[in-house]
Amino acid sequence: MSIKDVAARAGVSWKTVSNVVNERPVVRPETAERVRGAIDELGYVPNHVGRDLRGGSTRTIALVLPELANPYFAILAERIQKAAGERGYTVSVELSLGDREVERDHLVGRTARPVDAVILSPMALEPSDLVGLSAATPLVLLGEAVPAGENVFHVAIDNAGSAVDVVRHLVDGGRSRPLFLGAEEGQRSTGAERLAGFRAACRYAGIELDPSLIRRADVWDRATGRAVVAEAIDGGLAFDAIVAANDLLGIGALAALREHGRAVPDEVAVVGWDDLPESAYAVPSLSSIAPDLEALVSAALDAAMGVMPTAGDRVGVAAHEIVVPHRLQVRGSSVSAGSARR
Amino acid sequence: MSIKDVAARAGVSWKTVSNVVNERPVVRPETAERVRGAIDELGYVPNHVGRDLRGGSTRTIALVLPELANPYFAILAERIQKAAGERGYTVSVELSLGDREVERDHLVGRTARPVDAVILSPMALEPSDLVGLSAATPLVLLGEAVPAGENVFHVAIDNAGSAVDVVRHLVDGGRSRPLFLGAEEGQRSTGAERLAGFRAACRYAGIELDPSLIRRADVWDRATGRAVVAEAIDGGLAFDAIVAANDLLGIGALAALREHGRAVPDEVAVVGWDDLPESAYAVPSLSSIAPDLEALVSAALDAAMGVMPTAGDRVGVAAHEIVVPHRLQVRGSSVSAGSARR
DNA sequence: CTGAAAGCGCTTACAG
DNA sequence: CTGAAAGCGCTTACAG
Repeated sequence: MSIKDVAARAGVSWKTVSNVVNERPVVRPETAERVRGAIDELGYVPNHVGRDLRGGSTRTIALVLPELANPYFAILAERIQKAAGERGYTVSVELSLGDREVERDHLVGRTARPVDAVILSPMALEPSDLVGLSAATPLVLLGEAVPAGENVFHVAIDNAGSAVDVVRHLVDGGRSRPLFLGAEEGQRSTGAERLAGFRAACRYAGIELDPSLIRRADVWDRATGRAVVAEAIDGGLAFDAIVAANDLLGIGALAALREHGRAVPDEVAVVGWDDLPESAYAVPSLSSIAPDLEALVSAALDAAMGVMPTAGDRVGVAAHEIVVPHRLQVRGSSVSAGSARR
Repeated sequence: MSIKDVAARAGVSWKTVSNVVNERPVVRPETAERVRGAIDELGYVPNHVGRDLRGGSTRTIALVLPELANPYFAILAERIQKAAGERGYTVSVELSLGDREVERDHLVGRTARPVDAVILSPMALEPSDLVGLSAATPLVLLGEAVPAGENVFHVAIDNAGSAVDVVRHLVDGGRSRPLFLGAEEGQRSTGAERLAGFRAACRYAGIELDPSLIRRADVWDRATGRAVVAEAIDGGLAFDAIVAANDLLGIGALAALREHGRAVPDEVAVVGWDDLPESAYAVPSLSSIAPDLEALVSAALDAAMGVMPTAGDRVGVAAHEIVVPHRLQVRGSSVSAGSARR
């Protein structure tokens, strides 16, 4: 079942079928109609492999994510795939599983099948992998800031700024000893930026940060959040709030606090990032920084498809930095039921 | 950068490069070594599009799922992708978003790019879509049973049997008015099979089932679970247990019970299916039927790759039915803290 | 507006 | 063991 069968059926050359399929306005309407009829009758679907091999646009975008077990990535994948589909694009979801080599291969387009663009959420990349990077095909980095070059974009919320919002909310609620859960080394990783905003806001608020209040988390999942907080409590550390670098860590923190008899939010407030659906069902429900996913998805796709994003973009020296809005979704984990506070 | 560049570099014909890449044992070891050297130096990655077009194996499997927002599917996708990668296969994750047409296209291979096999978790398929189905390429149906034909496989847990396990557990705990949440019409859908097992076990236990205890859920998510249970409570319905057709519904049920002041598990026990990671963090933690995901993944891949699954398979009249083990993970939502009952 | 030719990168027979 | 040819389905120039 190929373009030739359709051509034979419609009584035209296969080139004409190609023109109809690609909606090129060079075919006489009645001919086009006849061709479309033949396509329907035969149930013909154009074989993209032919196009792909020929070169030119594949209408496919690779989406490279560390994992899908974190619902944030799963939901992101679903929304990007849906939005891309509406624009006539196919998304190929690739899992890096935190393998630097895999991420690097996608970064430089060393892959077995061609794509028009790559949207990559880095996890294991080293800064050196990004130095002097300039892509033949659009490359959109999510989450990690990058001193990027030609054709390289960066789409994310203002991580440091959102951390400031979290600290302000906690300070407004009377908290004075916040623990940061999910600290990361490095300059530009998500964890490092959230921590930097946290530190700055604490300093502004006159909070002195005991180094033991800054805790790393090897993996940003529920079990690690629970273990790190349990360890902090068992170690006798005093704190009245937890700023968790993502909601999964925050949900783990809630479990540890519950198991150790610490009342949330009365004794300890908890706030996370991502605003996962399950966070609204946590007990107590988890306050969280909610990225504007719709804006994030459309900015990433605009950049990937070569449409310069207009609203809210900030073009840096060499890189295209797109900052997506966020808001703090306040829930029961950071505000007492009786309180009427924002 | 193509096979020809590598051939030139290594001083052999490109056919020889192809033989090395495909590990055909017809190349002299020293020649192969030289070719591999050239491949590394040039950073050559074989272009799969050439292979795909040529016909023969693509080493790619399409995984068609309704969505990724349900963590069960997200985790399944991740595990299938990981396991397939270890076997040298690529997985292409496609979202049907509950669109019958999309599911049907994949069912009959009417897609833009060829794959070696399709693993499909149906959501919107009608029974008539499956009648007389026989696939040119292996087709693995997950979740829905199917009266299938040549090259069509079915991999799932024993849905009815697992529902019996749930009811037995509840009856052992002294429950006598269980509500079923997530009832479905039809003969062979997941919801229908779980409901059938539920009904049978209740009858065996001498429990009379008021029809109002059988509740539908249009979508199997948290919000719907919450809404349906809230409605049941508001309607004055009496029940002492909820059998939720999946964990998301169960988590929604827990929220509704909490909001209505019903103690879990003392007044109402709750059990779900899927054993999501978040279920262990629910409050109280949610009891659930845990499918053996490792067995499910490897059975699905075996079938997709044309390896006849051996362990635990049951070959039906025309169809290949593979039944995967499950177990009931008992947690706080169905057993009082003090109780030592299984 | 339509037709005939060339070529994308690869693999599969077929010769040597 | 290695080489030269054909062809997978499509699109891109190039003629008519």
